[in-house]
This record gives sequence, structure tokens and C-alpha cells, in this order.
Amino acid sequence: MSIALRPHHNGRAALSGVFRDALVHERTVVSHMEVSLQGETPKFVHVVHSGLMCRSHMLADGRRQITAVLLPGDICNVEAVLTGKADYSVSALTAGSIGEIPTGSPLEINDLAPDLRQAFWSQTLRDAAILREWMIGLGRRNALERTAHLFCELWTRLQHIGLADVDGYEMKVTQSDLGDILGLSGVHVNRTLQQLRAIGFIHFRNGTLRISNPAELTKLAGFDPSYLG
Amino acid sequence: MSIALRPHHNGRAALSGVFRDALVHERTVVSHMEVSLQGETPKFVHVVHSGLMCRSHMLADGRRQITAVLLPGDICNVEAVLTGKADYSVSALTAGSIGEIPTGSPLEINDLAPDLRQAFWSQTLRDAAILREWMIGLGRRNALERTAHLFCELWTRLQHIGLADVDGYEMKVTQSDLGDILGLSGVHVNRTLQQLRAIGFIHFRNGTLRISNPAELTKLAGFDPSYLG
DNA sequence: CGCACAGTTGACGCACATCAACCTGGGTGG
DNA sequence: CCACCCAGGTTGATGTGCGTCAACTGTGCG
Repeated sequence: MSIALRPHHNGRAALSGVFRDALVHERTVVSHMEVSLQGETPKFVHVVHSGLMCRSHMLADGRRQITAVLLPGDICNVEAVLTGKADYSVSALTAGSIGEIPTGSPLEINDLAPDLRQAFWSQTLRDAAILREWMIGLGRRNALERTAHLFCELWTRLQHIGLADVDGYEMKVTQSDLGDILGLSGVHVNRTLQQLRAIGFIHFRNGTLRISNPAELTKLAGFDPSYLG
Repeated sequence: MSIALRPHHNGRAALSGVFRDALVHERTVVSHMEVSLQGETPKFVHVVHSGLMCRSHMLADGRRQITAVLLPGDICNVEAVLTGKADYSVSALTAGSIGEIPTGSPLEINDLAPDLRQAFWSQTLRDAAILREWMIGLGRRNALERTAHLFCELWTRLQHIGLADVDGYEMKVTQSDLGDILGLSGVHVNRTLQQLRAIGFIHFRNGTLRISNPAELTKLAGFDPSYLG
């Protein structure tokens, strides 16, 4: 499947056009596989085709924090390609596949074609807006609100690319990985999910998230989708 | 003082050139003044001249989180000017002054002059790298490590623009504001600072931070300056 | 069948929040 | 010039959200 054939919206419309004629090598990844490594210079622009990927950071003692969840259509390593150094790893939260577009020497933004530049720019702005929202969550929301907010965000983003169901979406992510996204322990994620289920907001079984009460979930999270463009 | 006269480095070299001939109105701000408001469309590109500014977010119940500390030379609202909507307020952490450059209708990145585009781009990338590092801190580092990391980051950034002393820097920020940066309560910031002082890493009095043991502070923080470009 | 990994549960501890009182110093007005 | 004021800083007591550890329970795969 070519990236140009996926449904796309917002900044991503430009993206598929840009890469339509590029030499794109598709690569299948299994869950938890590392696509590119923290500290290295990536030799490809990576674009998610299917599945969920993430940008993750490892501390010296093994603590891990995920700073982005990447959905189909998302560029995994915008900055890294241009600055020549990644401060994060890209790895797979679920099985899936990614496109690899070879890149030459580090480029400046003004070396890029206008449509590619536009694609990189809009994705970078959106990534930054999501980062800020996550930071608000990590700093000032408790586990329940934060988890609810993540579920709302992903639902909206998946709707934009036509991958959401009317009452939820598929999300084959382990609770431990959810913890690394939310800054929680795996155990506490489990308890938080149970709590969200107990109050009738969600059901989460076998990698499928069903949102039973979207209005209340949104309210609990304090979720306002406008930052997602 | 014109922004073109300040010392500048990295991406900011381009910035001052870009704005050298622009109509820049200088505005003095007192501590805690709001420069632009969450949810509104800013009518200016704001650039910090002197003092410390921040991007801050307010939740409905009054909880506050700061998602960026802006130093002299930093653009306060890169995205907002282009997308026409700010999800954050810009406000002053200390007294200081900012430059206001009027902006017309919302612009696309490709409408910008190459040097301005380069300036916006490099600042946005660096902002994102800092955001990721803060997120790692909020998610996975304790109060002591997180505070140490912030002090290391600001020291490095201030060195880059020639505003650091050999053994520390001026930082007239209230402990409560520090809490909003670090995702902590003001009370706990106070105790954390005392702890950092008790182990002989810093002294922080009258708005001056003196770093007594840079090597150990860096080690405690797990600070690696490479993400700052 | 059984191994390995993910999810679940309970016991316990700690890092941080919250509340409340008190201290301190710089700015202001009478 | 002193008295007051008040924001910011400091300290102690107490509460709690989440982490950690450990054991047990599914569940899919070789």
C-alpha cells in the first residue's frame, strides 16, 4: 500500500503528494521493535503506514518516557533528518509498517521543496501543540484526567485519518506502554482503566477501546480538540 | 535598544537580521503581566528583549502549567502568528521588555522570506526539543532531578546569549512560578531548593542562582546539553 | 502442554500536595 | 521617617495519589 493511497487530511494532504514519486521502501515492524535509535543520525525519513509508533526516551537507569504517539501518515523524525541528530528513539507500540525515504546529507529548511517544507512545518507545529497539552497533563492533571485526555486526543486524531469507529477505536497497546506515555506505572494504569470502566466511561478489552460516554469523558479530561488543528 | 544590537547565536543570528528593518515597537512589561492571551489571535510577533517570559496554560479550575521559558531573543508565539490561534498565554516571569512586530493576515510558512522562515523553523525545532526534555522530567524525574535539570538548561541557554555569569545567573522568578514550570507546588519547590542547597549544589538568594557544584548538579539532573543545539 | 508475557490484585511505603501559621523585607503613605 | 502592609518565603503537621514489590491469573503461541 502506498502512502499516497491513504486517506489524509490537514497537513498530511501535502505530505502524500510530496512523497508520491519518492522512492519509498516499506518495512514491516513487530511490536516494540526499534525503528531508529536515540543518539544516532537517521538515514531515512520515516513515515507511519499502519500501526502505532512512538518517540521514546530512555534514562540511564531504565526509566522510559514516550513523548509522541505517531499514527498512520505521521512523519516520525522531522527534526532528526534536518539536524542530523535524534534525541529520541522511534519504536513500535504495535505491529505495523513504516515507509523509509532515503535522505542525503543534513538539509536546511530552505533546501526543501515548498510542499515538503509545508508538510514538515505543519506536522512540527501540531506535534508541538500536542507536546504542550501532554505537558499540562503530566504537570497538572491526575492519572484519571490524564488518561481520559489521551483517549480523547487519540480518538480525534484517528477520526481525522478515518481510522476511528463510531464508538471507539482499536488500540493494541500494553498497559505498561500506556504508563510510559502517561508518566505512570503499569500497575497504576491498570487501576485507572478499571476506574474509568467502573464509572461507565470506557470499556477496554483485547486491544479495543470502546468509549461509552464521550461527553463525560471529554468533560473529565478537560479536552478541547481545537489544538489539533 | 534594538534587537539587532543584542548578542545572538545559533538560530537567533538570522532572527535579528530579519527584523533589523522591521517596525519594532518596544513595550515594557512588569512581572506577571500578560502579553498575549490564551484563545486569542495575536496581532504581533513578540520577541523577548530583556527579562524572562513564559508560555503558560490555565485549566478551568485555576491549575496552571508553564510550557516554555522564553529568554531574550526568543520568539514568543511562532505558531500562533501562522495558525491564527494561540493555545497558550504569553506572560512575564520577571520585569522586562518585548518587541512587537505587527503581523498581517495569517501566513503560511512558504509566504515567509527565507531568512525569517529559517529563524522560525530553528526556533520551533529547539522549542520542541526543550518540550520533550521537560516532558521526560515531568513524567519520569523526581522534584530534585527535575529542578536541577531546569537550572542546567537555563544556564546553558543563558550562556548561549551571553547572559550567564561564570558561576550562575540572575533569576528573579518566584518559587510559585517555578512550581508552575516544574509541575510542583510552591511549598515543595521551597523544600527542593533547600535540599539542593544543603548538599552544596546551589545557592539561591535574592533572585540570583549561584551554582556551586556544576559537575554534580549536571550528573544529578542527567543533563546532556546536546539537545539545545 | 507449558512457557512467557500481559493483566490483575493486595500490602505497604514514600514523594509530593495541602493547609495553616509564621517570618521577612521592601515599598508605600501618612 | 516610621508604621503598616502585603507578597513572597519558610516551616510543621497531616493527608493522599501513585510507586513498588510480590504473588497470582489469564491468554496466546511454539
